[in-house]
Amino acid sequence: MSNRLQKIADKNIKLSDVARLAECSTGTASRALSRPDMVSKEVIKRVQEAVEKLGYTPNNAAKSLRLRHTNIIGVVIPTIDHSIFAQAVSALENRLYQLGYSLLVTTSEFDFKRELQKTQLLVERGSEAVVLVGRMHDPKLYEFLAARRIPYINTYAYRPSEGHPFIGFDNAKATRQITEHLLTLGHTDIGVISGMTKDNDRATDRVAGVKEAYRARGKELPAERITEQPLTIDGGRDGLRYLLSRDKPPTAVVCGSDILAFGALSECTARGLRVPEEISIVGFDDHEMAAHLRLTTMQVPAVEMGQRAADYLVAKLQDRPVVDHVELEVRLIARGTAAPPKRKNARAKAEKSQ
Amino acid sequence: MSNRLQKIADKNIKLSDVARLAECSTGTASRALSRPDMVSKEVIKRVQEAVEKLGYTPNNAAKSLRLRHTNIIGVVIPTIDHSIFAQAVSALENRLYQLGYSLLVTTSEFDFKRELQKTQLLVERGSEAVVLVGRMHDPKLYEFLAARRIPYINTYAYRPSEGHPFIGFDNAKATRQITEHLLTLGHTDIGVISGMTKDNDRATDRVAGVKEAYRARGKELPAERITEQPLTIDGGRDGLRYLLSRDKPPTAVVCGSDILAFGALSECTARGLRVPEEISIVGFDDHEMAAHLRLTTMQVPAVEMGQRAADYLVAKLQDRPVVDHVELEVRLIARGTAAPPKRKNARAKAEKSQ
DNA sequence: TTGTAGGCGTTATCAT
DNA sequence: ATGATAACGCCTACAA
Repeated sequence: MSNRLQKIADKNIKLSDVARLAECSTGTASRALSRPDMVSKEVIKRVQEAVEKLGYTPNNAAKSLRLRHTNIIGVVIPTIDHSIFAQAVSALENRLYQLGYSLLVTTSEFDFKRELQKTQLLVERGSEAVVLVGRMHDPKLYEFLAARRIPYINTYAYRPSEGHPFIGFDNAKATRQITEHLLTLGHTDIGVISGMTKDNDRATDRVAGVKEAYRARGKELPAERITEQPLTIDGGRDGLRYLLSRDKPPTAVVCGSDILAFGALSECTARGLRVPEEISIVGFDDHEMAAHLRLTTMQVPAVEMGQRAADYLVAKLQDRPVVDHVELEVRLIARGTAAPPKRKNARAKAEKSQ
Repeated sequence: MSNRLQKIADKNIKLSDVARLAECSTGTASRALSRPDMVSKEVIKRVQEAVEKLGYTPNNAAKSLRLRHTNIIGVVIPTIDHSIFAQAVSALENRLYQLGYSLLVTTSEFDFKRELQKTQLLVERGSEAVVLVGRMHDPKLYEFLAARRIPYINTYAYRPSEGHPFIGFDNAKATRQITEHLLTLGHTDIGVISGMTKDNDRATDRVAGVKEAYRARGKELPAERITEQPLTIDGGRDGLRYLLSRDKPPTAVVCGSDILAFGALSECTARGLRVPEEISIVGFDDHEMAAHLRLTTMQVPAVEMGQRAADYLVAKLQDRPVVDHVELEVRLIARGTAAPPKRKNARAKAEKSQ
């Protein structure tokens, strides 16, 4: 490497360095890279060689400033830990990459205030558009995005009447469907292990769905048949313990997520309660493990949501027409953990192990 | 809102707009926001009000261009789908947020070429530093980072002799330890269900660790006792099926990840093979489910790795002193799926179900 | 086809 | 304490 080259290489290489080495103007070097059709083959070659030699990487800040866009999109999820979010984010990132965008990821920890802050930060850091989870957010969040005309999309929920763009599914409808499945099997005493509903419309809606199914049959779901737990296996276990400790333990349990259902299943095993003979358990998500534990559950279209969210926002950024309300299908996957009730056994066992 | 205000608000608000409304110069407005100590209380107040009124968000591209840093750090992981990576990324993001940085996330799909491309893209999009998974990468990747003096850190591996910065653990040492545990229990015929080793040094090293443990006892692990499978539950099932179909089926199986172990366990259940009485199964990761399936496994310090990676890179970016080689502890968590062998039964069953 | 020059929005330097 | 001004690196009219 020549001395002169060395000297250049020691600093941060910019386009003018490339141009100097390629013996052309900066403007030409720029065109050689972004619009080769406007430049002679010879010069293009020289520029490419110079880029190679110097290890030039364009300065995105300068480019963004000039072009007024960053090719960055942000996503705010409650937590990355849940495999269901991870799947969606993964699909989102993959599609964005294909479309020429990069993904800034941040978490809200199921906290509206934090979600607002993190979204603002994402925008400050260059996000041109944002993917949100759920339908409820701090009103200031919507204001913030509207004031800056920043495209956004709500996922994991579907409530077009609220006037926001949605790509997702109706959580209440989904649990209503799964509850109806249990009611049809003959269950009358159903319990609910929900995730914490604070700042979490998905959890809230899922509980509401169970209540709706009850009401549709002219009944009411007793409040003491609902328990809120952290979204962990232990949360599921604790939830089931709680439900079984009530006066009238349920013969079937709707869980707000598969993780909770795994915990509930685990507690059944520990107690020697046979599933589904003595108690039915259903989940939500269709987690990878669900199939192997024969868990009856709702399949959530995580991958499709991620992909479509990417498509939507990029189309929006490019002023292409867009469908603001996309309801995706959730599917009840009936496996082996839900069956008609055998009340007596279930209750007897529950009382015994009390 | 006044007409004039409206007019300003219709465009993208910049600092000069704020300054105009606050009746001061752009420079003063800038200082009012970033170094309030240099500005009079009055002006600060006027500027803050103007910011509020106009909904001003700083243009990060301009700021980055001027300040020559972006406050963005990138991470390239093989896939987000694995909960173990998700945990680390989560911890990484949280710590980076505390330190004032945002996180660009991308995936390599266990492919060196793609890892190189994605890393380059991350840098183009403004990453000042990058977190990598594993110790082996395309040589060009190291060249690329070195040429631009971009700080990076290898995680999920530890091999200081290779001259790169590491925050992680020695995968070979870890499986060597877990294999010794099995050997000490009395097993002599051990099988391995590994993840695909192509472009994956963690998987490669984990297999190597089992071999080392064998050699330390003057034995050799037969090649046909090793099977590579995709990192899924089905991969684990297939792996176990394969191992049990060999001439001399193993009495214990080392799995390259908990997911594979779950699959192996599932296959045992399906065959009526009792664990650990008839066959021992051990995993790697300490996945949330592992405790509930009583899986003996290696605990990986995912959260600590994520946090320390953040600390390391930020310190490096700020020219603070830094420790380049941090070996984190992995811990053997002995639960219920590993016990002394009862050869005859295991082999008989295996042959029968053939 | 190529070169020149202005400006994207911000901050830091240098005056005042 | 404040204002004017230059510069960060790039792209794109405009001119040649």
